Amino acid sequence: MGTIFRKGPLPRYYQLKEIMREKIRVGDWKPGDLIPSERELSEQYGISRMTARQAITELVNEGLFYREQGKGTFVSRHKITQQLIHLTGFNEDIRARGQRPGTKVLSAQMIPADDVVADHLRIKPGQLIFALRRLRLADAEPLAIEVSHLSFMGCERLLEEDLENNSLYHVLESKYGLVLIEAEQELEAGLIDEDHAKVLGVAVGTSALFTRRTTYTERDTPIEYASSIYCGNRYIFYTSMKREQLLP
Amino acid sequence: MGTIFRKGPLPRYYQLKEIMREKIRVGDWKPGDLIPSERELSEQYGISRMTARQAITELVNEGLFYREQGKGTFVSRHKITQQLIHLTGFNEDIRARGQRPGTKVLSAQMIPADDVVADHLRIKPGQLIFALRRLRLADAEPLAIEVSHLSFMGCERLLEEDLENNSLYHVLESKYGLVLIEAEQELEAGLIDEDHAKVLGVAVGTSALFTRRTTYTERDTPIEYASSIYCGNRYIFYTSMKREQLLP
DNA sequence: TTATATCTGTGGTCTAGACATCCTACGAAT
DNA sequence: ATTCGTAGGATGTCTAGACCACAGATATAA
Repeated sequence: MGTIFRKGPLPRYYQLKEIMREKIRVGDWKPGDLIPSERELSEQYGISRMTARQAITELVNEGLFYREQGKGTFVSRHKITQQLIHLTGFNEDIRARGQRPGTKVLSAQMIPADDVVADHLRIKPGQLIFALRRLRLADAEPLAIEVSHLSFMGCERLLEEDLENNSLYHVLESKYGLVLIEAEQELEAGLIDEDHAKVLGVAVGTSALFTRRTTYTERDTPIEYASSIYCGNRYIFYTSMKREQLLP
Repeated sequence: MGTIFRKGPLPRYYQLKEIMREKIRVGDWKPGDLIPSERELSEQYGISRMTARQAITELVNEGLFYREQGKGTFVSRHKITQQLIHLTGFNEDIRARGQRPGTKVLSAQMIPADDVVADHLRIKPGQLIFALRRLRLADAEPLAIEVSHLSFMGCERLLEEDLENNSLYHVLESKYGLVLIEAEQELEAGLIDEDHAKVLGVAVGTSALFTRRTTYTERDTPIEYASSIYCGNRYIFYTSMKREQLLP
C-alpha cells in the first residue's frame, strides 16, 4: 500500500481512493485534518491532478471528506454518512449494530403477483413470482417479519435454496450474478395486530415500524419488493440526507 | 434555454445540467430513454467532452440518469431518488405531499444545553442555546411536535424572529447566511404519551414515529439538533439507499 | 496602529486530445 | 443455421496543461 501501479486493471483514481481510505482507517488522517492538496497528491503519486481530483471528489460524495475553496480538503467528523446510508441486507445491518442475526423461514413459494407488487416490480399482475416470508431475529429474539417478493429470469430456482442459513442478497449476488445497488424505502409507524403479535411474541398493540422497500439492480431494474414489520422498541432506523448545492 | 453562454458567472457544466433537467421536466426525455452520447452533447453545445461528462456524472449521482458502459446513458425510471433524498424543511416537505403546512410556536427560549444535545452539537454542556418547540400542522390538522436546539454565533437573535409564519431554515439561510447542507436522522416507532396526546389531539397510545436529527452546515459544523414526534397514521417517511459500487 | 495592496496556495472550471473496455450489429466462415 | 471475428460507437480512464475565484499571510502605505 502506498504506491500506485500504472499497469494492471485497477484504475489509478481507485487505487488512490483506497490509499486515502486506509490513511483514515489507521488514523494517519484524523477527523478535521487537512489532507494534502490535489497538486501535492498528484506529484507524490505520479498521476495527473485531474485523476487525484476524481479520487477526492468520489470520497467527498461518500461523505468522507469535505472541501473548502481556497483552504483545502478536510476529513469529515461525522461517521454515519460514511457507514449507514449503504444498502445492506438484514444480516449485515444487525451485525453492524453488534448483535447476532438469525432467520427462520416461515414460507417460500411461487405465487401470482397482486396489483401492488406487480406495479413496484414493473411486471404484469398475475405473473408468477417468488414470495418469501421470514422471521428475523437479533440475539435470538424476534425482531421483524419480512415478506419479500422477487421477480427475475429463473427466480423459481430460489425454491431450492437454503435461505435460513444463507443471506438472500448473498445468494442473488453469488449464484445469479444480480448485484443490488439501490433501494427506495418508505417507513410508517403503526401497531402490531393479532396475527403478527403471535409470531413476534409480543402483545397486540405494541408499536411497530412498517417498512416497504423496492430494490434495484444495476440496470435500473426492480428485483425485489419487500414489506417488513419491526418491533417498535427494538429497532432504530438510520438515514442521512443531503441538499443539492445550488450555485448563485 | 438551450444555449450555453461562454461568458458569465455560471459554469458550463452547470448550464448543461439545467438544460438536461429541463428536457426531462418538459417530457422531451422520458424515463428509460437513451440520451445523446457525451461526444454528441459536447459538439452540440460547443464544450469539451470532459465538461459534458461532468454534467452527466453529477446527474447520475443525483439518481436522474444511469450509465451502461458500451451502451449509453439513460433516464432513470424511479423518481423518489430524484426528489425525496433531499434535505427539506417541514414546509417544503408537506407541500411536496400536496398538503398545506402550518406551524404553532409552543415555546422559544434560551436554555443551557443538556449532555445529549451538547454532544450532538459538539459544544460544552451548559452552554446557552436556542430551544424552539413547535406544533406542526398539515391541512390544519396536528401532525407533529418538533423540538429544535440551535447553537451558533448570535443564535439568541432568533428570539425576535417570527417563526410561526417564516420557515426556520429560510430565516437561517437568508438572515444568517447559514446553509444547511446535510443531516443525519434516526427513526424509531413508539407510542404517544399523555402530555403529547393532549397537544396533538389524539388518544394516548396512538402509534408514533420518533425522529432525531442533526443538521450540518457546509463546513461540517452541526447547527441544529431536533427531536420530533409524528402521529403514526398521518405520516410516511421516504428514503433511499445506495450501495457503493465495488470494482473487480 | 490601521488600512490596503500584493503574493501564494488552495480548490473550481475547462480544454483537446489519447487509449482502454465494453456492447452491438453485421458479415464471413463454418 | 450457427459460430466467430471485426468494426463502430458508447462509456471509462488519463494526461498536461490553462485560467479563475477565494482565503490567508505578508508587506506596504496612510
